[in-house]
Amino acid sequence: MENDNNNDLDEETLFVVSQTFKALGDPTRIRILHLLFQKEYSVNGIAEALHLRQSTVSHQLRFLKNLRLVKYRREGTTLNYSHDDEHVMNMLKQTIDHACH
Amino acid sequence: MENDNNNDLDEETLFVVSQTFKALGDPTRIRILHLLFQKEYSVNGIAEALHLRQSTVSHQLRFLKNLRLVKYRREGTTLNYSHDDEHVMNMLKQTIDHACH
DNA sequence: TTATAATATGAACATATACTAATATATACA
DNA sequence: TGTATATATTAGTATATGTTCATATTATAA
Repeated sequence: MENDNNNDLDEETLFVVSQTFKALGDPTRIRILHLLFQKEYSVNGIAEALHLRQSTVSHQLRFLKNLRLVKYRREGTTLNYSHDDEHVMNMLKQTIDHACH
Repeated sequence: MENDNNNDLDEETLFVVSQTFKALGDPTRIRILHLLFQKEYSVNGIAEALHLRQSTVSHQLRFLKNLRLVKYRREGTTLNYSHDDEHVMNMLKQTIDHACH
């Protein structure tokens, strides 16, 4: 990739960056990631904690998983999700603090 | 507002945070903000530099202006836009660097 | 005032997005 | 094997979003 001091953003960088921010641009995904600040949660655990449908949570987790913002650990039939990108989680934390200061 | 150590995000914080990230979740707006890293630009200046329609730029600038991510300085009939949120610009810069490491 | 340049706005359109219900898949265990 | 539990997937729908064209607005200068 390399962007160096080139003033133009290449297509790939533009895509990755916009996708990353898009992931944080939805209230449901923010709530999920915010929950994962503390500890890992199962899919149903997230659904119950946030009053969301299992299907909704699963869809959003797939989205976040594709961007490698979350990972999971299997325990029987249960999948325990946790965050997997410190940079993004820090940005989220900062922005939340910034918003409710 | 205040979010303190309450584990739940209140509606308003959730809205502000998601709107902020949503602003950075579109390639066109990223390109515009990236251009404004360097110096102020007129609406037509942005349109020419990025090969976008004047109308498109104006719409996106209104979006960014509503979130106070940009401001403008009038010079005759020309409006010179510049960035207006250090926190957001730093996040963008970091994420771009992060993406094209 | 009229003409010109720069920007903003409104409506229409196509696409993207998020949620839901229903169903499929996968794992564990009797 | 069959059953129960947890999660994933598919298809449908409603809404949100981004771009464009055409037009309106605003400020300047003649």
